[in-house]
Amino acid sequence: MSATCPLSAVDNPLNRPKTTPRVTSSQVAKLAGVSRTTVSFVLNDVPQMGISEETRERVLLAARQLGYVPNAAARSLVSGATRTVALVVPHNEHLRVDAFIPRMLAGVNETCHTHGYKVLFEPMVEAGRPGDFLDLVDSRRIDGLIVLNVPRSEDVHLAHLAAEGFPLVVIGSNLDAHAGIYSIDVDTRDAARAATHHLLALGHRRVAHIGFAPNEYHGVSERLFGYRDALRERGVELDAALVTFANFSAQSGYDAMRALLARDRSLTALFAGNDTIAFGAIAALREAGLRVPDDVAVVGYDDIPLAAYASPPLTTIRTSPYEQGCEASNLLVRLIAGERPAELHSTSAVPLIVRESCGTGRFAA
Amino acid sequence: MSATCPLSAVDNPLNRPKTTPRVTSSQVAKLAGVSRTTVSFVLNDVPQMGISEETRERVLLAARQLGYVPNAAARSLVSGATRTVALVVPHNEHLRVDAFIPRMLAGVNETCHTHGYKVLFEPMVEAGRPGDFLDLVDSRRIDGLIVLNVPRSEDVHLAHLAAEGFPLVVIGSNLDAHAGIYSIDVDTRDAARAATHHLLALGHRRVAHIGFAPNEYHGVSERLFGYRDALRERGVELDAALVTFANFSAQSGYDAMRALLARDRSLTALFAGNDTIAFGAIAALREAGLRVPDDVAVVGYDDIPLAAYASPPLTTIRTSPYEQGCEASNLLVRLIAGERPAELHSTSAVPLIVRESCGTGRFAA
DNA sequence: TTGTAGGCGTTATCAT
DNA sequence: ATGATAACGCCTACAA
Repeated sequence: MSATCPLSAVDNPLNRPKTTPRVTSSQVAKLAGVSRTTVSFVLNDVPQMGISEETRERVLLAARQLGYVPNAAARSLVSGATRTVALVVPHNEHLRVDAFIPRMLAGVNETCHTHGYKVLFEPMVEAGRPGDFLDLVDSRRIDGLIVLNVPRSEDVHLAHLAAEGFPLVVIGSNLDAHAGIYSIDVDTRDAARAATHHLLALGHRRVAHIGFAPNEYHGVSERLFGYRDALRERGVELDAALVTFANFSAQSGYDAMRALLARDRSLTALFAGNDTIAFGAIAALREAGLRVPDDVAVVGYDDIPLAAYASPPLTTIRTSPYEQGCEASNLLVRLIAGERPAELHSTSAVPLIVRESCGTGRFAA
Repeated sequence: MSATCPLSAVDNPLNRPKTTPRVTSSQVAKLAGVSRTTVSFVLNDVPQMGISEETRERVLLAARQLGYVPNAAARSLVSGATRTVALVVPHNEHLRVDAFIPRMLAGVNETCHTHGYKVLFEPMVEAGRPGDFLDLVDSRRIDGLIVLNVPRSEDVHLAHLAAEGFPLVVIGSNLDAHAGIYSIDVDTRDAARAATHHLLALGHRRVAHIGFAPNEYHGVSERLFGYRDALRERGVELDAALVTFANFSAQSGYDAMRALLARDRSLTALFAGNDTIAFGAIAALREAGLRVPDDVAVVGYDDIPLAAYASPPLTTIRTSPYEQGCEASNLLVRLIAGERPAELHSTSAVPLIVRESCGTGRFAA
């Protein structure tokens, strides 16, 4: 009631003041001179119920006059649906430092909203309790779930959900082991291979790689596999001193690059695990007196909106997270509607976008 | 039921298959051999109700065995609270192209979750209907609202909400006209003034400005005011040919810079409305054969995570959206709890972070 | 064509 | 200390 409220009261929902009363369907019924049933029928457009056009109009008018909006809780209590979905991501922090998740969220949000779904944005490890997001489904707060980059530890929970038939779409994880989980993915390994080959074809032999996160992440290990594939295919020996791991942010990319440089100044190219890290790495290179692309060629990953506007413009892999988010959402909406498409997994190829950060080749290695 | 479902069924919530049944409090009561009332008491830790320790244990055990989670809809139907808040932003697209909103969302999300609130991310103009987000409060889907960069057209709705006592916090808008709206803000005008002064002090006289959005945005006009303040204070005449407006993205900044250059090549400095636009502008400058900072000095706005890693590192205003999001959320949680702090408006100063994009001065204008 | 009544899963007010 | 019982607001057979 006042600023002197004890702070302990803040988180107790029972302490909240009675909110402004809202209009209920009974009031609409009364004003229109009909029963609640009739109100429900016309407002929900129930067909074949034989509501006279005149009654219809009267109800609609009454509802409009009163500014009636159905109570969502009541509605979902009886219908079992909430018209809400959740996008679960590994960690809230990623939203802050990298551009991948925001773009994916934008796609999910856009698509879900056009289908009438609200979206809840859920970090997976907020208070540290794993599987916490399951409460959302257990408490029936959501009709469906999109999960990005599942850590291995959550696999079993998701498999369980999917087995129950709960609408679930997973993005960017390899869950083949657990059949029955719908997934949207990108051929990461092949893209990483292409990125590395691009560097190799330009004449580079000392090609470094910075993982965008710890190697436990599926996307990180896949990139590493692709990197190795390319090296092997070109007969270039893998040098462990040339690979290291960062942690999403530009700062971590900067640090990783410095570590790499301290270890081995012979590198002439870098395949960065994501563009943000590439930015950090390029800053470290510049600081070390190395020019991009003249001294070191760099290819990134993701094609974030700023990649094309970097100095030099960044050659990178275009992962289109927005589109992935849209695709996942469209699939989710169908699952919620009860469809069960035959195709469980969708994997798309992602193109290499060549700009200027790799220069035109080095033939004097 | 199958992939052959007509697509028209997709968006009809009534078509959804019965979901997996969840356990209810009755089942817990039966297993524990008590009434639903008792279950409710122990699960909600209602004090002074005199539940024996033994009964308590039994109920808790039963609940755990059954994996009982209270139904959120039922709970909010009776309690009136949803433990959900919404963050409303002007347009979904902004999430995609600029780094400000994601960081703010991260702050809101972090803080709200620690207080037990889920957060709904709502674009304001999704399907084009203005004031759409009001349905969230009318249908009682949320307990509180944070609104970023309100367009003027929505002012009246928000004032109405606030007058009703609905928990509402506004960020980045000047709503003084409507007393009673809690707001978190930053001294944009003064920051813009400082940014421009920085350039002026370095000896620049032909200082351009690119608004980050159309001038209807509060933040855009405030920056423009600050820019003019500085010019006036230094006795530099405002040249309309040196100011233009972009639209959040780097691409729009690039386009704006090209337009500026086409109009007037005498400019030697740029104050960009946000960092993303600064990136685009710098790319355009480089493409035009102009070097930063040697030929043109640039100062940005926001201090996005990549600003420090740009080439050259960007001098900018640090707006700390994450922290703003946290602050707004903390305030909102208090409002939901019924507190009404005396302080309606909070305005903080935002510092200029000097890096290398302005060089060390130009004394031969 | 419209009204009655029961139920969705909780919480909360009573008695006991 | 516990258990009926009545809301909460809506949907939907079924009856009229």
